[in-house]
Amino acid sequence: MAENQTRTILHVDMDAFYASVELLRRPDLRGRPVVVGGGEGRGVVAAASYEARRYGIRSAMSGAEARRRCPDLVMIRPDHRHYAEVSAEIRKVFETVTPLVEPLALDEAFLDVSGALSTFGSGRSVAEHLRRKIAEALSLNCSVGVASNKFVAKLASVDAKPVASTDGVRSGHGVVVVAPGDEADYVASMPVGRLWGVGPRTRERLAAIGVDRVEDLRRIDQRIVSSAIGEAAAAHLRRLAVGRDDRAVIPDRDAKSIGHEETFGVDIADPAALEAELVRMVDLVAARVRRSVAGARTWSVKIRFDDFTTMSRSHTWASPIDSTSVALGELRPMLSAAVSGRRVRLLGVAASHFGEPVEQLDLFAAAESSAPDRRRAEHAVDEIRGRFGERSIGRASGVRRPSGRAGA
DNA sequence: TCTGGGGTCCTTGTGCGA
DNA sequence: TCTGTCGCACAAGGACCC
Repeated sequence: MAENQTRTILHVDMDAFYASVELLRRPDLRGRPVVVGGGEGRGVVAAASYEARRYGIRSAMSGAEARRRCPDLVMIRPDHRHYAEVSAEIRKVFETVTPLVEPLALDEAFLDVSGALSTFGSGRSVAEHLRRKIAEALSLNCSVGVASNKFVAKLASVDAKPVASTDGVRSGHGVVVVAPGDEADYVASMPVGRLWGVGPRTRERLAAIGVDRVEDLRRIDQRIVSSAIGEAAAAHLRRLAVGRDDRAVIPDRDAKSIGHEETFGVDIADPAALEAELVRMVDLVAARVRRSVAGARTWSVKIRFDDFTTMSRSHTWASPIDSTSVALGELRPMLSAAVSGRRVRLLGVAASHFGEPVEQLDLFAAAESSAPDRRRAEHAVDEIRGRFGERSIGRASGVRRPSGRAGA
């Protein structure tokens, strides 16, 4: 297909995915307000069924607030492994239509179906076919946006969704198509908050310069927008404001970072306890790095204090590393210097800038074992975890008394 | 006892070598 | 030799997405 020819992009978004998957396992809960997550401690809602949304419950709302709004709410502990399995089944259905599938999350994906039009006739036909197939195979509903680019297809899928209000749940269109050439008109009257990349902060800054709707964004002097939100963001919004988006659908995009973070059920002030958590998390991330990307040059630690201020510290090696003890050698002193006695609410570890590790000189572990010995030991631990589960084995220094972590 | 977790991308400031 | 500047990499923080 020629470079400038119009493409047909689908954005498929599963309706209340986690909650719907759980309702398949628990049909007795059908018709009741159900959320996934938010269950204990400091957890928030990961997904809400449409019945729960009638009470104004939304994802990212704290569990306590959700319970306040609906005392009869059923809260289910998330089971991401299961959702990933269902998501893989959905992807198989997508791939019966096109190999150009770019997953955005477990519950949504972009599909470039330009090559399938000769078989199906139109983007709408492809969308309706997929909705039918997913419903037949998995008993799940989805909403689909069809357009000439990703951004407009995504907006259209939102407009295709069911709507929940206190009066009840109104079923959605299922499929919304924006014809080529209609993109600019389609987005014109929308609030700027619907543009990709405009969150609460940017919306506030745009409101301060008199921009509330997309059409305002078109009219205003672009230098004013640039000074309010920065050059790159302004250029990005300028394109979106006329419904333009040149990004291609890219299947199997490589991950750029691997991380793990946890909010503790109770803030931690004890340095030894905090260090034990660091060891456990670095161990966990390093194992994932070894499994999926070989090594990472940059390792960072993220700390959120009890007053919700957040700090990060990182170190970049000249070549990628994959060893827990080498990473800990840098991150441990960084953490203790950064915390210096304050109460910590959340701790996170992330690795990025991936590549193949070279043999590492491990000064910190030198006293106990040589670098090749240590690497063999770490790979052996990975193997045991692969067979018996993540919690089957760990470092003695990563063990501390039960912490009562925040529920998801 | 309001505010998760896993990510990506951008901005700003700084240090360094050419 | 000194100074300015440019490009690049890195560090830290912030905003955003689902």
